[in-house]
Parts: sequence; structure tokens; C-alpha cells
Amino acid sequence: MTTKIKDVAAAAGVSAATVSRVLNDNSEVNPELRDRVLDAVKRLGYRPNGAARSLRTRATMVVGLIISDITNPFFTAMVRGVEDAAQEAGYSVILANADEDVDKEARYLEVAVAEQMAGIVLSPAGASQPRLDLLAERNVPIVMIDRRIPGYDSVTIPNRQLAKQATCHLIEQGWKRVGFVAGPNTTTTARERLEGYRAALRESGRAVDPDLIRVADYRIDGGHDAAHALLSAKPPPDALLVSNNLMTIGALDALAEAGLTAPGDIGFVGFDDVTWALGHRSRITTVEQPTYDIGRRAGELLLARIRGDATPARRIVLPAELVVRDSSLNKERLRPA
Amino acid sequence: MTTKIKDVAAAAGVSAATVSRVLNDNSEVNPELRDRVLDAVKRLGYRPNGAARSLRTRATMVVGLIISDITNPFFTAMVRGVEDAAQEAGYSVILANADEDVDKEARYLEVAVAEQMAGIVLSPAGASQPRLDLLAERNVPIVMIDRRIPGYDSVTIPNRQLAKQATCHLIEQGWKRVGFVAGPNTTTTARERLEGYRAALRESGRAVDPDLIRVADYRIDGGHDAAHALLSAKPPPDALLVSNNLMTIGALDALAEAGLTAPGDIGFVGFDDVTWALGHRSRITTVEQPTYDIGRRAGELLLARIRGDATPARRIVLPAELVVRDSSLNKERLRPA
DNA sequence: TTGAAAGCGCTAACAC
DNA sequence: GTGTTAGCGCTTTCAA
Repeated sequence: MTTKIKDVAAAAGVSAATVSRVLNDNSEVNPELRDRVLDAVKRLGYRPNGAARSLRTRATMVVGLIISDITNPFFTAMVRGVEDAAQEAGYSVILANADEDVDKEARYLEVAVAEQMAGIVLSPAGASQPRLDLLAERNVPIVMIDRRIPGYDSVTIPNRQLAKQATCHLIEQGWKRVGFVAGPNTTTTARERLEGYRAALRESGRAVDPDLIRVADYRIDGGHDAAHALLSAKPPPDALLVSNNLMTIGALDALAEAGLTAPGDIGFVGFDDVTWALGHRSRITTVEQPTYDIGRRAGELLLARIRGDATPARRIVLPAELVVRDSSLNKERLRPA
Repeated sequence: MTTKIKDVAAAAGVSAATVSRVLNDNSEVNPELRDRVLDAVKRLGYRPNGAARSLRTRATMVVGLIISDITNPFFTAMVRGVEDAAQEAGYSVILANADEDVDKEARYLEVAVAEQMAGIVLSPAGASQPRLDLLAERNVPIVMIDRRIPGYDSVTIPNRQLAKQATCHLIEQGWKRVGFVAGPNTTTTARERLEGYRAALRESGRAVDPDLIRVADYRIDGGHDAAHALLSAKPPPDALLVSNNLMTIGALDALAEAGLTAPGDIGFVGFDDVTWALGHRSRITTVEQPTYDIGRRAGELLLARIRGDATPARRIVLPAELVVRDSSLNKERLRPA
């Protein structure tokens, strides 16, 4: 049997209630008793039973972070931000991997409820309404990250604007046929980026050629295959915008296979940081997101909700930045013929 | 108030015990009552309270996976293996990020105990004995992954042998001065790989030149700096063995900065899969680990322990493989002068 | 300020 | 096969 609060109480010659008070340092306790309790706790190696505590208080000091793909460094980079925000408030962060799978996501949302987590940060793969209702019923706050769901708190970046800016940048560089590798249109993020791409073309007076758009799955191989397919379009694109990090890596692979170099043969812009993959030597122009800050803000917002903040759902949009490096430049074509 | 088991019992016209029996499908229950219960559960949207359940049963259907660096795809690649093994047995997997920080790791081990997780898979950053004792006391099984701790179950690869093999490969290719970027020697993994490197040199009759060894922190920048430092040794190495994936990426950066190409200017072997980073076009020779299987075996072993398997601590060593690609080859030098 | 006692929601003996 | 009852370990009234 492990030591419980009664053992500590007995050892310290006080009641269980006093031990509890000392440990949760709420009301004032006689300093002497306090010391005796603390001493007993240490001597006996007492650790409170979380289940009993949360059964009583109906909450834990744990927040859940459900990530849509644990193997994608973009998501894991946000983890530390959430952790730091949580830790400052005394909470621990526990992760789950939804694997872009709606069922798995639903399962973990249920685990979160069953384990009475204090709140959830979620990058929804497709968040089923029933589960969200479940959380709402139990007053478990939830903050969406990277992707939005109407009516819920979220922390994102201005995807549409950034994709538009990236596309405009390629056009300004003189590239004529800009292809686009889109993400799964179940996510707001992917849809917004596609919209931005379209808007840029329209506003610069170009037709949106469906042959220059490929939808893929946000993964390396998907990006590879999509880029490969695009490159074999009738007249192939002379530039490519790829809408997430993993697909960017795959697309670069496809370029290499086709014997194309960016810059030089083709203009290229990726999404998200890829230095974790390619190192600093790769001079790839990308849209870079403040991943740590996204996590951090989501964590902070969640904690505010946990503390009872009941203001209407907030949509926090953090600035992100098109970082122009070599891969998008088109020196030759800009030079007057 | 959320619905509880008594509400369901009332709605179904049975006792709480019967509801519990139906839900945990232990003993036989009259099919008719069964149906009434299931119906009531659905109608009321009842979900069992995990805290109450685990207070009673002193265990949850959750296993913890504490990872030493969540941003490292090597570790996240193992997650799915653990998840699959757990899921088949009806368990959910919850992750925590220790961030190679012994204190954080200790905190999460305590959370795991407090939350009464059924078992732990851990890639120890330095696992403090007190926490391990804590788990032992409470009979929470723990399986080490990637790194070993004497007396505990573990799933690893033959690090020493593989590092030796990789080094021998470079030597056989005709490289004369093989440098080594080592990991933090707090981990068994790093120490074993260093040993393997040394053994290879010794057995091929070469001196172990301390100037050709640099210890770094298993991260990209650490690998970069270590490789950079090695390259400025008096006579620089003409080949490099780097002992994990992140450092491999950093080291490749350093090579590029120094204007060196592998193969050609220098022989290069990395550790772990790096296709997630560099794509398939990178022809880097690496020691590849069966990450999914490592996770899976660890999960299976843990579940056996949870079920009560009390055989002595097991050291599972899974085969890994030196995959020779271009970066380590030395065609020129092997060719007779 | 401290203690006694009730009860969070569930499961497992034990009776029937 | 089903219901009754007694706790799991903790926090939190309520009295003292």
C-alpha cells in the first residue's frame, strides 16, 4: 500500500484536513503544524493520489495538447510554447497524436474528458461536433491551433494573405506559370492558402489554370507526387508554391529528380520553416511561422479560459513572414533581354 | 451536473452495479437488461468518470510515453509503434516531452504516477533514481527505449557494433582520418557509439586521435559546431561519422559551408534516417534504425508487464542496418594511383 | 485555526 | 444474475 494522507496525518499528529490544507496552502495553518506536516510528507515520501483529488475537485492540473501529426516538426515546435505557458501556471502538458485521423482525434478528446483534463489545445484534423459538444457540456475549454473551427478560440496566421503575398512575389520575379501544391481541403489552413494563391493570380490579371493546382496530403510523399505531376503538365509551371513544410521537402525532391534547380530552372517558395530539415545552407524562400509564439499564445489563452475568462471566442492571428531567399529569385528573366 | 452511473441505472431501471457490469462486460448480464442499459447510456450521453474509476481500480487505461526530445523525428517516429501496440490492448498513449532535461523528465514521471498511468515508456535523459524507485514502489512498469538503464527493461539497437561497422566501412573505403561527432555521454547510446568508433580504429591498427572526436548535444547546431571544429583540426579529418540524425543535418551544413562535398571531398556517414529531412535525393550513408518496431516492441513489452509478466528485466536489441549510399564512398582513392 | 464527517463516481464483495 | 453496501483517497463544508 502506498502512503496516503491519513498516514501523513497520523505521523504528524494532525488531521487529514490539516495535511490537505498545508499541501494546497489555502487557509492559514499554524507554522509549527505546517512544519510537522511537511516533515512527515518528506519522511514518508507521500504523493497525493491524483485520481482521488480530481474526483473530488473535478479537475486536474493537466492540459492536453492534441496534435494532428506528431512526426511533423511544425507541430512539435509549438509544443514548447504551450508547455512554457502552462508550466508558469503550474500545469503540466500532456500530448496526444491524432495522426490526421478524425477517429483517433475523437478518441483522444474522450480520453481528455475522462481524465478530466483542465483544457485542450487542438490542431483539428476534422473535430467532430459531438466531441466538441461533449467538451462544451463539461466546460472543458478548448483552443484551436493552426486551423480554425467557427465559434471556437483559435491561434493562426493570416494564411490567405501570406499565400497571396508569396504568389505575388513569384509573379513579380517574372515567373509566368506559377503552380500550387495545396493541402487537404478539410482544413481551413489549406483552403485559405489556396484562396490566397487564386486571389494573387486574379489580381495580377492571370487565369487560374486548374492544371497548375494539385491537392496533396501535407506529407512528404504527397508533396513529391504532386510536384512531380505538376511538372509534367502540358506546358509545365516555371515556378512552384508549396503549402506546407513536409510537402516542401517532397517537392524539392521531385525537382531534383527532374533535374531542375531552384533558383535557375524554376522559382520555388515553400511554407513553414525547413531549416530543421535542410539546414541553414538551403536557400529556400519560405513563409515562416512563429511556431513557439503560436503555441505560447494558445497556451495563455487556454489558461485564461481555465481561470474562467468567458469572453466571446477569440481569433488570434499572429504575424508570419515571407522570408525571401534564393530559391524564388529570377535574375535572368528580369534582366532586359 | 454531468450524468453519472446512478442516472443511467435509474433510467434503465436497474442498479448501478449492473450498469457497471454491462460497461465493463465482465460477468454475465441478462441480455434484456443489457440492452436497456446500453440504450440508457446512449440516450443520456453517459461517459464514465475516469477519476472515479481509477480511484477505485487503481489504474487507468492510459500508458505514458516520455520522450527526450519531441522535436526530433527519430523519437516521434517511434510513437506510432507504441500507439499501435497499446491500442490493440485497449490502451491510449499519452506523450510528454522531457526536452533532454532531467528535471522535466522527473516532473512528468511524477505526473504519470499521480495520474495512475498503467505504465511508462521512457527514453531517459538521465532518469533520477528516486523517481524510478517511486515507480517501482507503485508497481508501475517502465520500459526504456533507445537508451538503457541497468536493471530495467529496454529496447535498443546494437549501438557499439553499428558504430564500429560504420567506422570500418569508412576505413575500408580508404579514408585515412575518420572524425567522430559524439553525443552527450550521459546516455548509454552515445557512449556505446563512441566505443564502437574507438574499437574500429584500434582493430584496424590506428591510433585514436582525440582531436578527431567532438562531443555535442544531439541537436542540429551542436552537430554543426562540432563538425566545424573538427574540420579545423591541424590535419583535418578526411571522413566523418556523426552519431545521430539532428547532428547529421548540422554537420552536413558545416561541410557545405566549408565548401566540401560528400562524396568527393570527404567521406560521410550519419546515424538514423534523415530522409524526413533531406528527402530521398540525398545520398547519405546512414545507420538506419527500425523506429516503428522499436516503439512497437517497447509497447508490447510494457503491456506484458502491465498484465503481470514478472520475468527478469529484458534487454531487447533490435537489428539495425548500415545503409551504404554515396556519401561514404571513396572511388578515387581506391583506384590504384 | 483545527478536526470530524460527508461525499465526489465508481467497482467489487457480498448477499440474495 | 442482480442489488446492496462499502469503500478507493482526497477536499471541503460545518462545528468547535
